[in-house]
Amino acid sequence: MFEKLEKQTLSGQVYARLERLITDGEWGIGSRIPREADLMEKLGVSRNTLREAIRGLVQVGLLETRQGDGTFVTATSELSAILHKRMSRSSVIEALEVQHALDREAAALACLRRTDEQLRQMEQYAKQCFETIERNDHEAYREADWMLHRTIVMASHNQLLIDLYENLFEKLQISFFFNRFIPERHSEVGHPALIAAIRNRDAEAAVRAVDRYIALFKSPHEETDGSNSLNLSGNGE
Amino acid sequence: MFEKLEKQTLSGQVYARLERLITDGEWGIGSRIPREADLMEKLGVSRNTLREAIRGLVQVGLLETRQGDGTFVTATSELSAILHKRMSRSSVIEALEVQHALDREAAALACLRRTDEQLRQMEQYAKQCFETIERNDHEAYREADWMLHRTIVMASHNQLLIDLYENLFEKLQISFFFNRFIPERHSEVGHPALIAAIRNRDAEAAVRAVDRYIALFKSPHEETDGSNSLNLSGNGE
DNA sequence: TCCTTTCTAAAGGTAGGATGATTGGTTCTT
DNA sequence: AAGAACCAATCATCCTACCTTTAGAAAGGA
Repeated sequence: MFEKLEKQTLSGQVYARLERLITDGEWGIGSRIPREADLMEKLGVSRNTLREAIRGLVQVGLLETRQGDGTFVTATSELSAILHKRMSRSSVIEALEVQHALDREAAALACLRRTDEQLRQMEQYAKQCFETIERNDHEAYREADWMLHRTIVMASHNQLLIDLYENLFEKLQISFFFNRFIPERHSEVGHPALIAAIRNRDAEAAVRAVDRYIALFKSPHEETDGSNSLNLSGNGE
Repeated sequence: MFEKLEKQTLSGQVYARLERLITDGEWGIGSRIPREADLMEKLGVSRNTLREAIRGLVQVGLLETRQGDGTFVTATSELSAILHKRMSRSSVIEALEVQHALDREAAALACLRRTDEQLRQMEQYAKQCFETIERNDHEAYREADWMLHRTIVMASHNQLLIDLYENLFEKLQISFFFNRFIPERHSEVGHPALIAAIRNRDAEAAVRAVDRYIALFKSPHEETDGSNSLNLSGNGE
């Protein structure tokens, strides 16, 4: 049949083009994009057209404009921006429960689909977790723990799950359990069992391990239901 | 300390105001919003300011402009629009796995937090499912089945989970298993066990029921991994 | 030298008008 | 009744002008 030949507005094309520059990483997070006049010239469009495109990117959450200063990149994908915005209205317990849901499915799927290389990575991150505890380096522990989770989710080979997981919990991880969690118990109980299950491709055991794992996190967060929202890392204001 | 006194750009204020009109339902989905000239006058802003706000709503996915015709409402929330856009790039199997994850957690949480009223609703929808099978009315079956799922998710009393679930799978449900699924087995095996578990507040049994439930759906969808995307119902073109 | 104040250039914000392009409906013709 | 031509409504683009805010430089005082 015939092509669809989408007719797109000029500002829409500019939007798409700028978006690609951001998602492809040409304009990194935090960087200031060229001033309006330069972009006008480079793209060959008028100021209004350009501004409409930029306004779209601002509302989607990829850019932030500061009058008198410039326009800055604040996120690399629409999904990230929107989910982050939504997460900031959630309570800790809500986020934990959703993370639990995804962790569990990811662990089960990882049993089916993991590669040996991914298993190797998991073992490495688990080892790092253990080591950072000995050093009592909470910062490094959280980083290693996050990477371990991330690897398991990646091993699910479900891109939708991966996108949701990373965009929902990436920024969360930074401030989540800060000074609230003693990882000693957890790392000894949770990680080895989980990894062993994934190694043996035993989905049931993996799910059980995740259940125990999350239960430990949940316990210190009482059900203050809704009122305590997450306080993600400051939005630069 | 002093208040933050958010300084917001004019077009940002207009954006927020129009967004409220949409999310509050004053402008229903599919309806045409007033023309630019009228909005300019009503809001007391210039054309550029108004257009930048509208462009933002377009990019977020709440509006759609058609030159020579007008501007129309296409969605009621940012989350809905973005997640729908993301879902359209997913395969059926990916979506099912994520739904499984959320279904399972929702069922477990529903055991803890359901109200009696919610349990009553579940039983009613389950009954409807059964009846629609007898009538061989697939359309009505899918509707009742969706409402049952939805009620269970609502009973989790986790607003983040609810938002994600509804926005990810609402539109999906319409065209999901169309002509692909024979609900006989499923309704007899899955629903009663699940509801009984929720009634008895037995989280483990509920999770097992969901596992069986989803397994039935998954079986006809082979792992054609990625290539077959979802084909959500047409975007009104 | 160091801190505070003041000034200025640069950047984005708002405004209004002019013109083009597209669409849907109406009217006219055959 | 069917098709073609027309017309009005609406959004798309571009232009120029001026305002507001900011960061940083410059000047001044301790």
